[in-house]
Amino acid sequence: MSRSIPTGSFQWMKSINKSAILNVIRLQGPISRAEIAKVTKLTSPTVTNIVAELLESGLVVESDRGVSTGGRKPILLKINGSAFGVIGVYAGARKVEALAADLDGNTSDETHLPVPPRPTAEQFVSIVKEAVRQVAEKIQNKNQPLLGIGVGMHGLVDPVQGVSIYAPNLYLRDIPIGSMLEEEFGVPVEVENDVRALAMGESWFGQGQGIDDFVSVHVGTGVGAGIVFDGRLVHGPSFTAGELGHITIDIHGPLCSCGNYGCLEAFAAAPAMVKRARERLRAGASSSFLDWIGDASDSLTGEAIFEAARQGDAFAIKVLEETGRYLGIGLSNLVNLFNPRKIILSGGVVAAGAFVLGPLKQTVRERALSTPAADVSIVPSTLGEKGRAIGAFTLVMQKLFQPQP
Amino acid sequence: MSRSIPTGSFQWMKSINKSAILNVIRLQGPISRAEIAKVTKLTSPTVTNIVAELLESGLVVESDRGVSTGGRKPILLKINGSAFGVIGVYAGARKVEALAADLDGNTSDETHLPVPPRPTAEQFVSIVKEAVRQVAEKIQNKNQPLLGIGVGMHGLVDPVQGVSIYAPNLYLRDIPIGSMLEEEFGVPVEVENDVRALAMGESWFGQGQGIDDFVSVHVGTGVGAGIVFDGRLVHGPSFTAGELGHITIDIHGPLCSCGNYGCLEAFAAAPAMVKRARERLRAGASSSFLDWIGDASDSLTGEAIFEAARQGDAFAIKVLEETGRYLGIGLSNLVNLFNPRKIILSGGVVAAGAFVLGPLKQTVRERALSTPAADVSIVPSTLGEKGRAIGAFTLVMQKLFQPQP
DNA sequence: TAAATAATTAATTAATTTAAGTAATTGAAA
DNA sequence: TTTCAATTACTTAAATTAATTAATTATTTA
Repeated sequence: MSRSIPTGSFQWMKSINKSAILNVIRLQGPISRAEIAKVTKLTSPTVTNIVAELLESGLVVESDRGVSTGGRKPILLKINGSAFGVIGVYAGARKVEALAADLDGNTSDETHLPVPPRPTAEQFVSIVKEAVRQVAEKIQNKNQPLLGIGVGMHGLVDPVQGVSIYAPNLYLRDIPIGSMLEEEFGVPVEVENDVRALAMGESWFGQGQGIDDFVSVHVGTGVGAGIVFDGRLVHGPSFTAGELGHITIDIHGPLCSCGNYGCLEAFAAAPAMVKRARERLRAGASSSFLDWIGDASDSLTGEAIFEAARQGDAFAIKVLEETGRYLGIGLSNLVNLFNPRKIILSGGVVAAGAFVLGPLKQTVRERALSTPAADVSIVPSTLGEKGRAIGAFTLVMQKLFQPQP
Repeated sequence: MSRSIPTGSFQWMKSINKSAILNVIRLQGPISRAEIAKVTKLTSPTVTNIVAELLESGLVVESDRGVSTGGRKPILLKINGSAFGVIGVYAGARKVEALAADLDGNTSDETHLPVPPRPTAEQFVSIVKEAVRQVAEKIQNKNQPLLGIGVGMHGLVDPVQGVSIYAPNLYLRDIPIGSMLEEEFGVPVEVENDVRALAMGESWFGQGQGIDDFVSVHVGTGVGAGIVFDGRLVHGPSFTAGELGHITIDIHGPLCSCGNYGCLEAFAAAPAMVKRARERLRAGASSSFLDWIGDASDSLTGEAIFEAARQGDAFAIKVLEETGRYLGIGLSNLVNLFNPRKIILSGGVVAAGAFVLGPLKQTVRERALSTPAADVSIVPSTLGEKGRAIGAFTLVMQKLFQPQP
C-alpha cells in the first residue's frame, strides 16, 4: 500500500500558508503582519486574511504595539501560548513521568509514578492514565483547553498507529497505547519512541532550535539517537532508525545483549562503564574514593564514578575519559555517515561534564573526516532530566503547527 | 543565510500538480487521463488542462487507445522519451566516461577518455568537455534537443553551486565544473558526487525504483554510500553524508589514509582485500591459483582473486568470504542507524557474486538488530559498469520531473 | 438504443495577487 | 505649536489563477 501521490488544492495551499504564518509567529514573534509578509513572501492581504482566522481560533493574539520607524505602529502578534494546555508523558520501564505544559513550553505540573516489575499491558497503561489524569487536573483548573497528549515510550514504536510494538524492558508487545488514551481523554494522542521524542524536544525548545540536520544522542542504560534530517525525524520503514547503541565499533568486541559483538553500547553505556570499573578494581586497580565499594556492591554506579571524578580521583577520571573516547568513536561514525550540523548529548553522561565531553570531542576531531568534523558542533542538552517528557508534549505541538491535511 | 519559508502560490500549486501528473505518466504510463485523475485524486478537467500543456511542450505524447471496459476507449499517454537527449558523465580520477541517452534511459552512445596523472583543473575539465562533445554529436544527429548534462564526480561536491570542492584522487580543489560546462554547451548542468548520483540512477532505473528509503553502496577502491531518505538524497550541510568507508568497525584496527583507525575501507575495499591476500601468501598461505604471483607482482588484483575463487581456489574463497563479513559489519551499522528498506551493492565486489554476498548477508542477519534486518533486502545493482554515468544523467531527469520553483 | 466510460467545455469557487485605499506615526517646515 | 508631506501598517475591492462542480459530447459495449 503506497501512499497516494501528493497534489495541490486550494485548501492544501491555504493550510501550508497558514502553517507557515503560524510558525513564523511562533519562532519570530511577537511580529507584525507586515514583517510576516516580508519573511514569508506572501502578500499583505493574504497575511491579513490568514491572521484573522488565527485570531478567531484563539491560537494567536495581538499583543503590544511595536515601535514605529516613521509610520504607523505595527500591531505585534504572538502565539497565545498560555491559553492552551498539553501533556507530555515519558513512559519508561521503571517510572512514568507526566508533564503539564502550555504552548510556550512552560510546565505547570509534573507527576512521577513508579512502574512495578513485569507489569501487564493493562497495568502499565493504567499507570500512564493515572499520571495523565493527575497533571490534567492542573490544566483543567487553569481553564486551558487540553490540545493533546504526547507519549515518549522506550522501545519500538509505530507513531503512525500509535502502538508500542515492543517494549523490551517491560517484556510487552503491541500495546495500542495511543487509541487507549484517546478513548480515555478524548483528545489527540501522539506516540513516539522516547529518544525520537527527545529529538523533537530539542528541535523546539532545546539545542536543536533552527537547525535542520542534527542528531540527539541519549546515553543512559542504552545509547539511542534521534536523527533529524531536513527538519524531519527519520523513522525508517520499520521505525527502528537511530539505534546508535548497536553499531559495531570493535569486531573483536564482547557479545552484546542484542546478539551482535562489540556494540557501542557494550563500551559506552552506563552499565558497561560500571562493569569496566568494577573489573579493574577487582583486578587490583586503586581508587582513593571507590575502594571502599565491596566486590558485590551495588553502590558502584555511574553517579558514584562521576562523584569520585569530581573529587579528583584519578581512576574514576580515567574510566570516564575512556567512556568519552568510546562514545567519540560512535559519534565519529555518525558524523561520517550523516554529516549532521549538530550532535546534542543527553542522559547520564552529560552529568559527568568535561570528564567525558572533552575526550569525546577530541576523539571526533581526530577520527571523523575533517570536513564534516569541522562543521559539527557537539553540545550537551539543556533540557535536563525532563527532556523526554518535554519531547513528548512537543509531539502534540508539532502536529498542531503542521499543515493540516 | 537561512532559506526562505516555503509558502504556496498558484504557480507553485500548479507546478506541483504538473510534476505529479508527469511522474504518474512516467511511472505508470501509458496511462489515460481518467486513470491519472484516479491515482492523483485530481479532477478530470484539471488533468485535461495540465496534460494539454504537457502535450504542447512535447514531453508527453498520446499513444495507442487502451481497451474499453464498456465505454469510450481511453487515450493512453506516455513520456515522449525518445525525442529528447541527456548526457551523463562519470568524471573519475583515471577515466572520464560520457553517455548519451534519451529520457527513457536508453543509451545511444558512449565515450571513455583516459585522464593523465596529476592533471590541472583546466586539463581535467577539457577532457570532460571533449567527452561530452563526442556523445553530444550523436544526440544532435538524432535531432533530440539536449535537455541537460549531469556529472558524477568523485570526492566532495557542492551540488547547489555545481562545484567540485575537493577531488582527492586528482589533487584538485574548487573546480566550478558546472558553470564551465554550462558556458560551453548552453544547457543546464547538474553536478553531484559520483556515489550519490549512482543512488539516483538506482532510484530511476535500477533496484531503487519505487523505494523511498534505501542506500546505494559502492565498493571499489573505496567504500561509499548514497543515502536516500523519503525519496530524497541525503547530503548533509557540508555535502559529505554517506562516507561509509570511514566508519570505525575496529577500534584497534590499523591506521587508515584518512587519519582514523580501523575504518571499514581498510578492511573491505579492494586494495585492502588484495593487501590481506598478499600478506597471507607471503606468510606462507597456499593457493593453487595464486601462488605463481610473485612477491612484488601487480598481478594480484581483486579480479585475479575473484577468478581464482571461481576456479575453486579455497584460499581465494576464504579471502572473499572475509571481505563479505567485513562489509556485512559495515552494513549492519547502516541498517541499525538508518533502517533502510533496501541496500543496493555495486562496484567490484558485486562481480565476486555469492562468494562475497553470501557471508555479507549472513553477517547482517546475525549482527544487525532483528527488526530492521528482517525488513531490509540486500541486492546487487543491475546497472552494471555504467551505473555512475547513468546516475549522472538521471540528475538531469530528476530536475526536469521535479516541481519547478 | 441504452448504459457506461472517457474526455471536454462551461460555470463556479477558493484563495491568491494587484491596485487602491484608510490609518497612524514621524519629522520638518511654517 | 501647528501643519503637512512622507512613510509605514493594515484593509478593502477587483482581478487573476487554477482548482472544482456540473453539464455535454464522444465513443464503445452490450
